[in-house]
Amino acid sequence: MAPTEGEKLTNATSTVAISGYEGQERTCYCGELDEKHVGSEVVLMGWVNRQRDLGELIFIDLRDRTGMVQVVTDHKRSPESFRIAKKVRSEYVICVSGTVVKRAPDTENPNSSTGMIEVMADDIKVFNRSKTPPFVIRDEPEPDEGLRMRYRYLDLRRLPMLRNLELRHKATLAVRNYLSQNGFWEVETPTMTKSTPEGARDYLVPSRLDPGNFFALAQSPQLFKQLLMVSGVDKYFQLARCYRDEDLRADRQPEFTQIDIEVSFSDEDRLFGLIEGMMKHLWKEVLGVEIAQPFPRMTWDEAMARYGSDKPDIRFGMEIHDITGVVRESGFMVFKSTIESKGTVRAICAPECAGMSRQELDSLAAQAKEFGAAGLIHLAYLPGGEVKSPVRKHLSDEEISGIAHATGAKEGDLVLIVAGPFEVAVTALGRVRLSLGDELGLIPEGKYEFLWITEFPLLERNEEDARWQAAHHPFTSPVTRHVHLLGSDDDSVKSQIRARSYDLVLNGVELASGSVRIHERKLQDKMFRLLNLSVEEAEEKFGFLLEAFEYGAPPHCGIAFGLDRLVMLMAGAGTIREVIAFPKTAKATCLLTGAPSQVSSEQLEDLGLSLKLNKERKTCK
RNA sequence: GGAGGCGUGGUGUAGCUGGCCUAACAUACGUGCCUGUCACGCACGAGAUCGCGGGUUCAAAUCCCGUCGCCUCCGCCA
Repeated sequence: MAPTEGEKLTNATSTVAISGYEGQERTCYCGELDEKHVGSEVVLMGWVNRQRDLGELIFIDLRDRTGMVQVVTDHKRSPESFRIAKKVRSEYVICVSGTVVKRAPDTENPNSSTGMIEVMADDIKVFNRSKTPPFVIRDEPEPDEGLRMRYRYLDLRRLPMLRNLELRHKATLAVRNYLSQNGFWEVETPTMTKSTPEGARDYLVPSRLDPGNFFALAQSPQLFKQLLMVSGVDKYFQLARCYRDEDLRADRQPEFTQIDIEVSFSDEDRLFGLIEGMMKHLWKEVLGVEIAQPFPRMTWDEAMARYGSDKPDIRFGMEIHDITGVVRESGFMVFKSTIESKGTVRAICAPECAGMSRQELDSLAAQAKEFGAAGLIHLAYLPGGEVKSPVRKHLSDEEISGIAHATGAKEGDLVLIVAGPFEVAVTALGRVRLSLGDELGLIPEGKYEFLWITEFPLLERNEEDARWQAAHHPFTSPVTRHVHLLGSDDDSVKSQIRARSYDLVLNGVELASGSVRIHERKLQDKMFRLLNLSVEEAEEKFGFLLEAFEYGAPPHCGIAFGLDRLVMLMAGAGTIREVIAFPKTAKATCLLTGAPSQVSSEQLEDLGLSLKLNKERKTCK
C-alpha cells in the first residue's frame, strides 16, 4: 500500500523514473535516510540483512545498494506487519512502508550512518523469499573466493562490492565526460578482427560463412585507432574490451577493458598534459582527492638504474646505487670477475636492518636468485663501527667505507649487493627493494605517486627464436636522436635504440602505455627491415594499415589505460577481480556459468571443425 | 611449462610432531522464550564418511604418492 497522506519523499537519486512495483512506489533508498527525514512517510524496497526478534518487538535491517536502515515493527502499531516480520528471514526481498522516526536517545547506533533514525513499519510486503544463502552477506570475513565466484550475484550484494561497481561506473563516466569536453569522440571498433601473429596469443572465433577461416578477438584497438587518425577523426577514445589468451595474474584477466586514446597532430608534452588533467579530474570527481601536477618523468634507463624496474614504486626511497667504481680494484673474486666481464655491482641500503636474522637474509637471497642473481651479498654496519659480513675478509677497509659512502649506509644499516650483468643486478635488487619496503612498512598508505616512464628500448631480443622484435609494437617511433641508428646490424647498437614510448605508473603499477607512432612510410620501412620483416610479410600482416598510410597519415600518438587496474587502485583493492563484476579464475574459467564448455557436434559441424584431443578427453557431448 | 600456499558441518577456523577425534570453536540454520535490539540474548536441536583416489600402519583429518579445485609468483602478457 503506497502512502497517500503526509509528506512524501521524492526519490533523491533519480530525477525521472521512480522505482515501483505493482502499485508500490519506492520513495528513497535505505542508505539515504537521516534525521532530515524524520516524520516522512517512506516506501523502501530491498533485502533483509538481518531480523532480530525480541518477542513483542522485531527489528529488520533492510539493505539496498546504498546501505542499511533499521525497520521496527510493533505488534500494537501494526499487527499485520508484525506477523509478517516474524516470518521474514535473511535475504527475503521486501517492501516496507512506514514513518521515519528519531530514535530514543539511548537507542541510537553511532556505528551506522542511519543510526539516528529508524522506520516504524506500517506495512510489509514480501516480494520474494530466499533460500538460506551459501554464505552470509556481510563485509567480513570474506568466504573462499571460489565460492564467491560461484555465487557472484550474492557476493556482489555485499556493500563493499556494490561500492566497487559504483566507483567503476563513476570513473568511466568521469573519463567519458572529461575526454568529451576536450573534443574527443568515442568510436567503436570491431572486437572480431584479423589475427595478428605478433603479440599475445589470440582468442579465435571460427567463421561459419567461411569455414576454415577465423576471426581473432581484438587484443586491442591499436590498428583501428590509427586508421581513425588517417580518417581525420583527430581525437579518438574508446572504453574497449580487449582479449588476450595468456596466463592470468592478480592484475591480469583474459578479457579486460582499456581506455584507448589516440590524437593527431600531437606529441608527448601535449598528450601528457591531457592525461594528467584526466587523472586530476578522475581523482577529484570520484575520490574527492587533489593530486599534484605535473607528474614527474623518468627515462626507462634511469628507472632501471635507480629502482630496477620499469614501473617503480616511488612512494619510498631505498634506491639502488652503483658501487662498481668503489670495488673496481677489489681483490674479491666475485666483484673482480663480474667487472672484467663487463658486469656491474649494485647495492641498496636497508635502514636499521643490520640486526636482520639469518633466516630473513636467506629469504631475501632466495628472491634475488629467483630473478637471476647469482647471490645476494650483505654487509651489516653494526653500531660501534664493526662490519659483519660473510665476505668481510675479502674487502679492504677503504672498500667498506666506500660502499657506505656510496649507499648512504650508517651504523645500524644493512647493505645488500648484487654483482652481475646490468639488468640482472638491478632487477634482482629492485625486487628485494620492494619486498623489504613492504616488510619494513616503508610504503605509505593512501598516497598516490604518479610517474611517467619514457624512452623505452625500441627493440627487445626474443630469446626463443633469437631475433629482435618491437618492444611496444612495430609502429612506434624511435627517438629522433636515434633514427640514424636504425640501419645498424650491430646487436649492441640495436639494444641502445630508444623509442618515443611511455608508460604511466602509479604506486608501482603500470597504468597506461603508449607511444608516438611512425607516420612516414620511409621510416616504417626502415623499422620493418630492422625487425627482419620482409616487405611481403609486412604486407600480409599489416598491409591494410600500410596502405592507409599512403593516403595522407597525420602525425599521431596515443595511449591506452588498463581500466581495471585504474579502478583497482582507486578502490584500494588487491586484485582487479574486486572491480570486475564477473571475473574469470586463474585458469580462465567462469565458475558461475561454467564457461568454457563443450559444444554440440552440430555446432562444430556448422563451423567445419572437428576436435582432435589427446589424453582421452571427451570430444563433444 | 615451472614453483609455492590453501582445501575439515552451510560459512570462517582449530586440530594436522599418527591413537583419549565417537572431530572442537564461532557463526549461520531450525524450534521455543524474550518490548529497544543493532555481532540481540537465553534454551534446545539438526548438521562433517576431514576435496577425491590409492598406499603405509594394529590405527590416518594427521604420514607418503597421485589427482582435482581455488589463490600467489616465475615464464608468458607486441
